[in-house]
Amino acid sequence: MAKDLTTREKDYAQWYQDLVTKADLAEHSDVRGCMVIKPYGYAIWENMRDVLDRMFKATGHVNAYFPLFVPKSFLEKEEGHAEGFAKECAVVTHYRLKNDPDNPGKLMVDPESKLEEELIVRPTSEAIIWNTYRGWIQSYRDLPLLINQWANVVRWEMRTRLFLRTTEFLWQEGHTAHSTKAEAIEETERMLHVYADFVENYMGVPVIKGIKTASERFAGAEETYCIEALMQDGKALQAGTSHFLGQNFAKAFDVQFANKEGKLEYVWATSWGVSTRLMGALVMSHSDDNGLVLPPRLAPTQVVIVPIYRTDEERARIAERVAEIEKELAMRGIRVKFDNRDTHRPGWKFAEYELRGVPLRIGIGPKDLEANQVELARRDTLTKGTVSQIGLADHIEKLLHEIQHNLFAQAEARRTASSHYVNTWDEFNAALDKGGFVYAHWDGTAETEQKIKEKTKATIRCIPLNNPQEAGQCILTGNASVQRVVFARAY
RNA sequence: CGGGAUGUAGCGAAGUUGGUAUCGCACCUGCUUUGGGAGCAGGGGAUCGCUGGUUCGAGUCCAGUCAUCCCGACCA
Repeated sequence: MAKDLTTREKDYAQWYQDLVTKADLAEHSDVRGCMVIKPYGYAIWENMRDVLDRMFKATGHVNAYFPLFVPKSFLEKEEGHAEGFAKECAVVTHYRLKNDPDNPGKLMVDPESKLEEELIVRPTSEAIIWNTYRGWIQSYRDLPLLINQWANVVRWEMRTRLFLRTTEFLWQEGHTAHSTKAEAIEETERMLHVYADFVENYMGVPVIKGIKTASERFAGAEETYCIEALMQDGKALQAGTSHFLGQNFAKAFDVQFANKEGKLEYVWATSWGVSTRLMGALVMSHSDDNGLVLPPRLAPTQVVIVPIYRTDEERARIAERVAEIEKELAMRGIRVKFDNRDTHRPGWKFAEYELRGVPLRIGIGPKDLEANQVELARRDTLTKGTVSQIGLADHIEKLLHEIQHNLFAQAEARRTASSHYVNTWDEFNAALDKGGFVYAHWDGTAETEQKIKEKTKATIRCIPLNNPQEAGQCILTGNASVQRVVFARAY
């Protein structure tokens, strides 16, 4: 076990906190509920962002940037939207400070600088964007409008946790406008599949694709699609959402277009987003009591090379050989780092890179130079052995693929083992206590959903897409049901 | 916002009936080390969250205040 790292078994929440800070991903700032994302954590986020950005562009989207501030009157235009976010908004009321005459050296808000209309720090950007779109859309020829924004948003949450829920967080939000309902729904679903593709194939985290129940829906949406992942402690995490907004925002902001017949119609909308919360999902899906375990496709460093030497002469000889290995790996696009620092000993470096989740580690010393071999250690399985320097780059390339697949396979196996199909209330409670996804019948009413939540703290994570239809009885009321839905306790 | 707890060096902690602050990690210097978080020796670093009060004297007692964490309700 890594030094000073709480084990998962002892205290999963503490393990997560320890890991995020000790692996140097992020730390609490001195600002309430806000974190500092440190360079190593930010490097992982940058990799995520870059991959997603390519995927968005490959599906026809372009990036733009909208204001941080939303005038209050914009936010209140879409009623459901306003209600949903009103309780967690940071509000700017003044624009100036001045020296406090009663407290030398202190500043105070200048009461004369009160804003005529308050500005809301965006909790999400539908309002400001749809207000802008009114000026951009006149004709069916202006559609579809496929725009994404990388931004920070603020939601004044009561309680925060690094990456999973912070007052300010980074995300992307796509906001698209379409001429037909069918096309907007198609877009909503397309982006859900993009998210699922990313989370499964890059992060190595299996997800359930589904739709939210009415009570879990995004404020202002007609339908919310989501991907749901399962963490190692058996709790679910919503990893991304894609919303079909209908004509709600077009009507609220009066965005109409002339169709081919010259008649005015309201525009159809979607919005979709993933956030730095994905960092939390990444950590909680694969990591162990020795530290972080990163999937090769997102790891800032995929292979680290640690030299082992006694003399300067040995160190120089190793560096010479390592330069060749580095070159061969770099030619294959593998992100490699040679840690030739003389300020830390090899054992220290081994532990450090393990904690940081670097997928592969090469150890190379005098006896390896002699035998034309290296020591190769895998982070995911914690196994190591000696391999020949001949064909090393090929071997490593294959291993990185294997590790990527292995992480997904392990996560999927865990999820399968933690997926329970139950038919009675007792079975339902027993399954929830074991943790995981619980597939159970529900009578389809919000009242029942609410009662189950109050009794068990479990929520309906989603109704899976292409959900098998099957007659059954609601676990709480016994009323007729046509399908199972996915329950879980969630983050 | 309700319930509970905690603020002492960069981090984690100790500090007795009130007497001017201690330990571990980290940091700096030197030597020996280097194939799983090195050893020894020496060294630097704290107006004890903040404000006020009691006292000859406050980390310690009292009052106020701010902040953070945990458990709830809310949530990407």
